[in-house]
Amino acid sequence: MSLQETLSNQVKLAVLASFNVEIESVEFQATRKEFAGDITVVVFPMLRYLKGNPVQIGETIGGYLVENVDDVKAFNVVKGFLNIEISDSYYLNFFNGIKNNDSFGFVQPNPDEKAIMVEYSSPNTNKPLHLGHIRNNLLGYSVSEILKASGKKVYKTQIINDRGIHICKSMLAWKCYGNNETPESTGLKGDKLVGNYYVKFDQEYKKEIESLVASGASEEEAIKNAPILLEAQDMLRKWEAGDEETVTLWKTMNAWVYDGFNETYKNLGVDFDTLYYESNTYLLGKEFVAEGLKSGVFQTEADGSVWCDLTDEGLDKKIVQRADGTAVYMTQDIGTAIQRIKDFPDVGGMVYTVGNEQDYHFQVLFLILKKLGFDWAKNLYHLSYGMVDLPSGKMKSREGTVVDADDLVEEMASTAEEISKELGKLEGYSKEEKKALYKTIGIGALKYYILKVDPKKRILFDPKESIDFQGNAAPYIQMAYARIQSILRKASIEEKDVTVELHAKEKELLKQLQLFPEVVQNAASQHSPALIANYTYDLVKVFSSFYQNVSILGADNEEEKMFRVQLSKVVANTIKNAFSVLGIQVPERM
RNA sequence: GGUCGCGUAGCUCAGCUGGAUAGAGCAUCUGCCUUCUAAGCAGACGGUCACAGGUUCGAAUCCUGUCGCGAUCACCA
Repeated sequence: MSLQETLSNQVKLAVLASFNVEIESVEFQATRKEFAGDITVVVFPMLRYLKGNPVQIGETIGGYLVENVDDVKAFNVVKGFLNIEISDSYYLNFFNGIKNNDSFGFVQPNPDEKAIMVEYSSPNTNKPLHLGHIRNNLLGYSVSEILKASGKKVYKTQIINDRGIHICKSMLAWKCYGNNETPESTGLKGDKLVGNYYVKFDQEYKKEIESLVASGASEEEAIKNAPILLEAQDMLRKWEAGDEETVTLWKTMNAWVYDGFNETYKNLGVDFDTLYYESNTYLLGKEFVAEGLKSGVFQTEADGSVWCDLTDEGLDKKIVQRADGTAVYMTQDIGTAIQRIKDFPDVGGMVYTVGNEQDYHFQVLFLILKKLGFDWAKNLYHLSYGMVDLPSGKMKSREGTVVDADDLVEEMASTAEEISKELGKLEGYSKEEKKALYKTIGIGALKYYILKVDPKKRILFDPKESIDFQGNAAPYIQMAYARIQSILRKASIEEKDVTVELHAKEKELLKQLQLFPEVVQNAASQHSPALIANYTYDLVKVFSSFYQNVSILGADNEEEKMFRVQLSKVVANTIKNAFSVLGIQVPERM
């Protein structure tokens, strides 16, 4: 039984014994640091059940607890707050229980429980990944890892949007202006090469619109009838008809893009267990559209288009299949979801990591899947996150106003290198070791910067203002880890239990450590890496203060020294575990 | 216009399942490297928690309204 449960029961008994009243629950909070005590019982809520002066009630309960609970050492009452002091032995017991547990805070997956599939990234294959994708990737990866750590089995996946008019645009531009360029011939990353032609298409398209308007066409007509656009649309039709030349070009260019993406994913340190391609799944949903028509979930309009009426649920009518019988986005997503459950029957729910601009889409998708009668539909979650905007506004690939993912990762590493060289603490490291370290620090800073913000909030990224390497930032936390490793290299660790009188900073650390398992569970249920990031920062802040104010290796006696070394080791391990679910590495030195 | 989200220190963010005097970092200022790594520590400065009502013993937190910002309301994805 946890301390809080014990206290809760004892407080209830105290109230029963002293006031002859049964209360249902007891409210606790951490004691504010300006008061003596470790945990605080809030007396006010009890006033609903028993009349009296909150201070006197607190005194009575406090007295009872000191009498009846071994770990309660003392108490004081301030207004309606009963502050309880807990004995050192309680904290030492806790510590001895976890100090050899390398996976402290994590829960092993329960084989009887259903797995969760997390979708993230899901890029279009016509342009390179940018900062917006980075947020998506980091969130999706981290939430997957957090869910795993909380005891769930997880499959990571994406849906690759590899077909459609946007793909044809870059294909066409390459065909017309590409001179058979390849990643090999140009030395460009495949996704960059293809992205260039996507931009090229847009430039040519705009030129054509201009000249059409100059020769008297209305702008609306020009936008619709520009020859290059018509040609792209023609290409899409050819692709759908299976035209060999078009399909070959499509395969070639997509393969270039995948090579490029894989390099970026590797750099970001994200991965997937299984992949879905839109080109494979876009026809799938239609089967279920037919089924939904039979069961009355969908209705056909006069022109043959199929709709789902959601007005009873307070939403609009939503199209699920075009008049010409082709699939829309919604059709495809219905099919993909069903396909995934078929492929992985142990999956009982899914998480979709997609920007908040698609809130409505997912609200509708989930509702439709429920109406179609899938019981897993109640376990679908849209991990909706805010956009990453620049001071100039939205990032637009076609207009070149994007922060490229690869460039940013590289810049972060070189910033880390600059700072590191200034500090000059890496004598003895080889070139390769240094390079790896710069990357660990640089990309760590980037990941932390993005993940520490509540997912649903939008991020304004100013390229002129550099990402923090100080304060509430990954390098600060990584440095604490490196410092501890340095101590561990110097000290011999004995695993035996010790009994010491706790220093205030040590007790603070133990209290903070105690919170970790609960933080992991909360982060999982709230799908929020930010909770892990902020917890880790708080832990490190306490550790840094301990480190600077209390000598570890220079402790007064061997027992204390050993305890402090052990404690530091547990802190380091907790940092490592917390950062691992954020996808951030920790360095031995820095 | 309908719907959804956001609004906390100069800036970036915590706190939001109601509880004590609203917390961090950056920036600015003051101390601290002959002691375990100064990407650090100790401290100062900085707030009408957008605004107005309401519920409550108690509201940054819950409810209603107003304002501001953003998203969305396609036979695009």
